[in-house]
Amino acid sequence: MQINFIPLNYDYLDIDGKAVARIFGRSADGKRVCILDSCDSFFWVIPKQGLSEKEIEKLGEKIKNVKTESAGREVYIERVELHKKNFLGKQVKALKVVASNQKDIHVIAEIVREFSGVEMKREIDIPYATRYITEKNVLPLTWHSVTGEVLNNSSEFRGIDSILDVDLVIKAEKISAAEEREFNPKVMAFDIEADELEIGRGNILMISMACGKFHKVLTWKKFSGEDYVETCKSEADMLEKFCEYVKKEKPDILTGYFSDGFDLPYLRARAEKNKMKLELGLDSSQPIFARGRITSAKIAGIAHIDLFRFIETAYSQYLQSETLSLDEVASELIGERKHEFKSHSKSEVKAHEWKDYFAYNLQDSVITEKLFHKLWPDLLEFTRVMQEPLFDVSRDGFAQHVENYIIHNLARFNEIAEHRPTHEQIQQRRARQKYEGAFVLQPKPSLYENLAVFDFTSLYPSLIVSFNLSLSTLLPKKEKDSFEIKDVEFEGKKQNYYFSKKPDFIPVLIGEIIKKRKECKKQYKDNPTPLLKARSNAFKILANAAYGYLGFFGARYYCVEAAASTAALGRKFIHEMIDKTNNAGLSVIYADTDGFAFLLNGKKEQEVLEFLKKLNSELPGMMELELEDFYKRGIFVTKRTGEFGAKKKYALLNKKNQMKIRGFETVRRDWCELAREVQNNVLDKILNEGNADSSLNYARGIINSLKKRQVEREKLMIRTQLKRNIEDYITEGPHVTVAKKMIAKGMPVDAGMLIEFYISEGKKGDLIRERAKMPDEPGEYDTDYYIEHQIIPAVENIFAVFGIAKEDLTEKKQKKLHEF
DNA sequence: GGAGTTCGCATACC
DNA sequence: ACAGGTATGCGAACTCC
Repeated sequence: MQINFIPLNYDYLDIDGKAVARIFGRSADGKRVCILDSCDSFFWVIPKQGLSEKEIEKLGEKIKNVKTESAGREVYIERVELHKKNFLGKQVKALKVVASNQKDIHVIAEIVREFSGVEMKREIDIPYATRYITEKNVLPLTWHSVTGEVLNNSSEFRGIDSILDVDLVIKAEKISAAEEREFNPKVMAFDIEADELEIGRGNILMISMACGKFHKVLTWKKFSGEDYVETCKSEADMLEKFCEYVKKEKPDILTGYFSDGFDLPYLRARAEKNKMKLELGLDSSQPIFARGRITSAKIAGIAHIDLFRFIETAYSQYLQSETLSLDEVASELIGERKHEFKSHSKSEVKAHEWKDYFAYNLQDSVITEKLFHKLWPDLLEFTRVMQEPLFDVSRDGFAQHVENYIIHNLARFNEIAEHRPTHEQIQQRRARQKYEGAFVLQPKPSLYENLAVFDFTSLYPSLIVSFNLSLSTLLPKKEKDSFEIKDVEFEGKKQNYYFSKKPDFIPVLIGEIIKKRKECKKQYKDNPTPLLKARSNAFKILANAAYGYLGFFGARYYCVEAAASTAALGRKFIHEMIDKTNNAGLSVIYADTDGFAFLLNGKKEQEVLEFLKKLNSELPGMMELELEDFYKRGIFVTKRTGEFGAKKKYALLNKKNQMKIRGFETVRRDWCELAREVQNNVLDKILNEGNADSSLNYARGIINSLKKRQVEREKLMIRTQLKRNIEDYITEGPHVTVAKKMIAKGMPVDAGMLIEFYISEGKKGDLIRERAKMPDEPGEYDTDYYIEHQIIPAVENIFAVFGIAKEDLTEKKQKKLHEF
């Protein structure tokens, strides 16, 4: 039989001592399919340098004869092959050791390690799914043609095909790439409501599901009146029905929002309490909770995607939302909000409130499903680019993405993968001193007119490519015809580092990533599809994270020397651009890392563009400078302490009258709304009007209305994130005190929460934290605190640019303008 | 016990 | 612990007299 098939989920089973890969997915005609296949389980042994071919062959023989037992299985070596491979810039002879079983690779490697003549073992830490994908080229979310035998209760696989809830189980004979076509997965979103937030402590009151037209809320509370609500006999019955509906709807993907951390653990806990099983897997298995920094819930055959995890890592940097709550994120991305539901207590929901509660619960699933479809192009393209299973890609961080991309492309370079750092290596790396990073030019505080900003496109990645910076190209000492990176500040002294000019895999791969991104952007211009945008975005993230990866303690290809050299070259190039710009009669007023702002000094925009062309013609390799924008006005202020200009704090106004505000309190979520609003309006007026006249009156008006308590309390709430557990704080700031109060009141408080509070009046000498109150706590806000600690700090430095002092803001009598 | 300084912490920029 | 370093500025905690 031959079918076209798209892989979604990968796992493997141990059948009669052999690993069998299970690839779940859809066929082109919409059937749910499981492909059974296998690939070699192996690792590499790199013999000691200087061993003759004969001695290596002898070592191979010795390895071939390894036999032992593990977990009741016979462990043996299937075969040993000698290959010519590359490893970190060197050609090596390596032994490919094919093991009887994936699970025994570690056991065998431990034995082999002791053999004389063994220099190192590698790739024992490649997961089976990764190995299968690279070996067989069966790429996730990419269409394939599969030829094989349809299994029907086959004894060969101990009948596993008969227990799988799929339309077809195929034992693969041949799998090859097929023509690309559209794929729209069937997605079910779900959400639970419980009467206690602590996992497992309370009851699950209801479970909602949304899957296309299928909308359902399950509950065991007696209720009638809404078609979509189904009343179950008990909590246990509800859990069972949930599994049944998942089975009936046959989704490819089950999605939730924070479902790794809340919904699925809660479901598991309640299932345990009710002494029943949560049989969601296509083999009727329960979700498996993989322990990592954050636990991930995996369901056999169905891709469980926690959208919160994906948004947190891959998407949050592009969002305006100040929290990553479902409500805020959905509102920004799909323009829909959650329903409101506020009950005094979830354990005492009043009779007339249930209807709203069910509607609220359903809406959460409905918007989660919509959010999923909005993010699907990114999930799809990220998966295709990184080549890891969707489940993993949706949870991986930047470093993992980079590493996955590298590992899935090593075969082209005939390269053996470096191992993950050991615990000791990680500790050492973490303990190292910081190296010197980017250059930031201190601006002179002032209001400027007619500016432009130039930026390097992908500065760091293009430096890594242009100067071949990586672990495998780093030279122990100077060689002729190598790249010399001078004066790299690291460990307290200036050092020189040398990198080979022979291109090797990491810089080559990063070069490809930059090129591919450019191609995507170009294609997108002609044909703006969400998929092209998402693909371009995947390459952008890879390029941006590549530099951070070099200096990341958990990286296989960790290389501080390369990271520090990248930053040093970045400094060199931005300095060169600044000098050339100043020498051309333009005045650079500010710079940060890879871009700088300068005054036109009467020059025409056309002249500036020509100057840009000239700069570009003088840049080496793939380095490129571009115009970010022209600006009518820009303001730079002093630091709160001292006379010097503050870095990373400025506001610009372009020709379309759009403001670009960086670093100011306006863009910081830990300042109250009033302070942010006032500062934003002051900046707006100043940039548009070119002077501070009207904004001064405006600011004074606000201070006066605050004095008269005409400002509603809501605008004075300060929000600060609780970044850790209460007991881990050394010093107790106001938000920690408020969090303690909340705990005392029995409110749910977790690390990661935004704590909201206001500052109330108090006795003289009271600490601020002693006056911090929860939003609904009775009290009067302290007008002095808000004037002196919120409003004035937000605008003082801006007015200082115009010679207006703090006293001029608070004086009761307004001065006439000419007095300034 | 008050003034000045350092430190811890949150958040931003690139 | 889960990409890097650079930077501001608050409020608490410390130092010093």
